[in-house]
Amino acid sequence: MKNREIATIFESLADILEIKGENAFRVNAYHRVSRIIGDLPTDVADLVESGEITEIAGIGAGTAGQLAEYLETGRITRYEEAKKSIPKGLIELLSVPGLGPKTIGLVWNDLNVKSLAGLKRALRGGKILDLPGMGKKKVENIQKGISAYESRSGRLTLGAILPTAEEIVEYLKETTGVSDVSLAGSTRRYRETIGDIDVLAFSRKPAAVIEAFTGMPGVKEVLAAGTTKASVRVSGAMQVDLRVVPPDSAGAALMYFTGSKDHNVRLRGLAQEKGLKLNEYGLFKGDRRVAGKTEEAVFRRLGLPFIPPELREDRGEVEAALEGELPDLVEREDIRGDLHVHSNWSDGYATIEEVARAAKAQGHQYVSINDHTRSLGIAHGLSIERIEKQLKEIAKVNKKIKGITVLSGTEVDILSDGRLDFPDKLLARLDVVVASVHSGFAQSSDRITGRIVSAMENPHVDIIGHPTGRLLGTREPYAVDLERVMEVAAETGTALEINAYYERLDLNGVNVRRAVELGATIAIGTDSHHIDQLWMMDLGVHTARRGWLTKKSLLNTLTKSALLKRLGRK
DNA sequence: GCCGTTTTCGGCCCGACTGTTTTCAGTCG
Repeated sequence: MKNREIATIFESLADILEIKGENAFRVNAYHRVSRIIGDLPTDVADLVESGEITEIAGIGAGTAGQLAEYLETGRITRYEEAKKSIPKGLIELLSVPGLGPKTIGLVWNDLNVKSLAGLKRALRGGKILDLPGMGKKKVENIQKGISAYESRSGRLTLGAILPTAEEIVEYLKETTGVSDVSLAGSTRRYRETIGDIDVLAFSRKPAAVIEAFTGMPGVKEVLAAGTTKASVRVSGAMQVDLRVVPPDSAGAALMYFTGSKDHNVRLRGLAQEKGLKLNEYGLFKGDRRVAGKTEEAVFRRLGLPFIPPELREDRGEVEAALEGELPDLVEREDIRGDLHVHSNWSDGYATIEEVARAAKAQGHQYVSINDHTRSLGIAHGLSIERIEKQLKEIAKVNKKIKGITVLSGTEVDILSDGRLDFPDKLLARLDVVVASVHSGFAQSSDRITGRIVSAMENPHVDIIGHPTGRLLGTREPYAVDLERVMEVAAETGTALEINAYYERLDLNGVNVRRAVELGATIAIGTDSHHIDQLWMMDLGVHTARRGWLTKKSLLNTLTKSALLKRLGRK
């Protein structure tokens, strides 16, 4: 599947055209094309071949032609020509905070700057000060931007920053004159990675809030501070943006600040069609505000039901809302158990009894123990003898602790030749069999897909664990043909996992949605190795919601007896 | 470049902050 590589090409093309000062709307159109193709769960080649590609809003005849050219020849003439017209090193400069296409174009044309190194030389030489519109402060800002760019860690995982984000919210709530504080941006949409933390405060005394915010403990640098918004950098190079609006505008501001940007553009377009104007202060007809206090009111006035934040990615949610076809999303309260937890019998830290008590505290009715199997020596994988002992221990814990059931399970290794690490006879006796790939990551797509498919064809395998194997920011997915896996999952009645561990979130939302479209069922497991990780069920549920998941497609919403019946039926 | 029960041409979301400007351009989200 070439979706990612094609998306990258259109992104570069947009960047090049932007630096060259092309029409901003055309640049935007290319950015949009890049995002759409990067998000596609299906192979773009199939859509081009069938001609369906132009049915997607934002992709027209021009793009379709370029896609066809790429699939046929491996190149896009428009891109090749654009690439030749500009030094390669300039594109990187767009990632320097504070440096935009206009400035880059200026230093390129007037000072012959061709790269980051060239820009640094120009800064040292002082020549840059002679450029029009360039002053001492601007030069300083560019220098700061370069340092920030060179030291930045990129996007961080949602699970890693949520605790910090929630601390900041709690801190600001204590400020006098603040009626409420909310997280916004990609954090509120529960994107798996976060570029910066967006915080929204409601107050009629913004100055006091800005002051409290910029003076917060942990603030390393104040990037900007105005009368209603401010940006700071906290430890770990993480940027936090605060916006303060009056309580009357809370709903409109939440919408504006939650995004996504593309979703907002759609809503504003919709407002425009109705002769209205939408901004962060409200929905306006002329100078009169017709909605703004709550998100529900703004949506209603636009003729829409409430769209949950997880759906606000411009992936068809506005259209679905207009048609009255938004899904009834699964909620945390619908979850009755965790279907993938490790104990200290393999590489976890808690005893089975501790897991049971902690899972009960999470409100679960059942929790499944899925330790590793013998071939995974590094994780103390269980031998057949040890899992026999573990089954006895689980029975003992179930007798001892009331109000929760510990299900017996395993995370059985899918060996590099496709066999499973435990014999069928043993698997048949376990309640919840998760099968996962932990080796042979570099295998060809055919081989690795074949392994997973043969695991799904085993009647005792209930769930495929972390189906793509990706680790956010550190490991790319293996070359699995997900579409095929989803189809076989549907055929065989094998569930696909949302591994809710914060560095995995695998499947992600886009893939969950596609899997369910193809008829597959989903199971959420936290893959906890410590009882302090069981909370990540929240991340799993929000990921499910990002995948438009309803209650009926999720195993974890079944009662214990319904679950066991369902798993036994395969 | 995309799009159209107001349009196949002429639109395309909107505002805050900063710095270099005497009224605005660039950047960002």
